[in-house]
Amino acid sequence: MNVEKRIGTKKVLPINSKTIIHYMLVNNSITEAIGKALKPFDVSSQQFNVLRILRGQDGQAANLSTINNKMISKMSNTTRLVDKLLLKGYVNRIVCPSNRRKIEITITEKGKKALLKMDKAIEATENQLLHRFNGKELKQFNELLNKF
Amino acid sequence: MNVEKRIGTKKVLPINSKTIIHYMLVNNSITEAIGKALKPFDVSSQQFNVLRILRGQDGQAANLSTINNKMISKMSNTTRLVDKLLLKGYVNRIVCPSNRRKIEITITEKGKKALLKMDKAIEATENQLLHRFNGKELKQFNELLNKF
DNA sequence: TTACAACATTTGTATATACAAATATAAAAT
DNA sequence: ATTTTATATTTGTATATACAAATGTTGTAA
Repeated sequence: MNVEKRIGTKKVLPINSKTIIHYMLVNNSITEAIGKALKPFDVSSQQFNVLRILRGQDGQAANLSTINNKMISKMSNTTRLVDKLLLKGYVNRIVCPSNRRKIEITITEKGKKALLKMDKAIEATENQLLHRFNGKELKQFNELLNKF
Repeated sequence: MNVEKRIGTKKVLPINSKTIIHYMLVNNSITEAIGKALKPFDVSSQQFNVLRILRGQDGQAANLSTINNKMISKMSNTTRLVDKLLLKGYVNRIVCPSNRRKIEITITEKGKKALLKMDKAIEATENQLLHRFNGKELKQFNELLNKF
C-alpha cells in the first residue's frame, strides 16, 4: 500500500506521521476482518474476547474487574457487555457468596460450543491477514511492535 | 511487552494470534496517545483528520464524498462530523452552485490556526510513540505493514 | 457500634457510530 | 417531456461507548 496515495495527499509525509497513519490503516483492515468473522455469531470483538477470558479460567469464576484487567481493550462498562452475553446464554452470573460486592461470571456449555466455532473463524481470519508473512518476518514484526 | 502476561493467559499463544493481539494492544496505546494530544483542542482524531484533508486542498473546496475517500477511517456519517467542525467555526459549508447535490467544505482561518497548534501536539506524540525506532527500523516496520 | 473509607458494580446521561431509509438533484433513456 | 437511474447528502433509529455519580457491601478506626 502507498500511504500517501491512499489518503490522497500530494506531499510526502514525514516518516513518523506516515508510520502512524500506516498503522491506523492496517488497523482498520484488521478490525474489519475480525468483525466480519464474528458477524455470523452475532458477537462483537470485545464479547469474543470476554468469552475467551472466561474459558481460560478453566472452570474458575471471574469477576468483572478480573475480566476488565485481562481484556485487550479496557472498557468502562463491562457490566453491560456481560449483560449481552447473558442474554445469549453464553455466560452465567451469580453474586459471590464470600464477598457480595463481587459478581462471579462463568462461561456456559452453550458459550463454550459457540466459542469453538468462533475460534475457527478467527483463526482462519488471522491466517488470512498474515498469509504474506513468513516465520522470520512475524518474529521481526513482534520485535518491532515491542518498541512501542 | 509480554503479550501473554498482559492478557493474563497461562498458555503460549500461536504466533499468528499473538501477533494480531499484539497489534491491537499497540493500537490502543496509539489511539490513547493521539486522543490525549487532541483533547485540549476538543476535537476527535477523525475531526483532526478532516481538518488536515481540507488544508491539503490548498483553497479548493472539498465535498463530503471527497473527504470520506481521503479519511483514514471511513465513516458512515461525515455530515454530522462536519457539523461539529462547523459549530466550532473551523469550516465553512456551502451548496455547490454548479451541482446542487454537492456540499462544498472549506477550512476557515480559525480552523487553520487551530490546526497548526494541533499539528505540533500530534507531531510531539508521534515522536514520543516512535522514539525507540531508528531510521532503519522505521523503514523495516513500514515494509512489514505493507504485507497486510 | 457507629462512622468513615475503600471496593466492586451498576446506572444515568451525553455523545459517538453504524446502517438503512429518505430526500434532493442531476443525468440518461425512452 | 417524462420516467428511470445514478449521485450526494441528510435523517432516523438502534446500538455502542465514555465518564461520572450512585448504590451496595466490606473493612477499619474511633
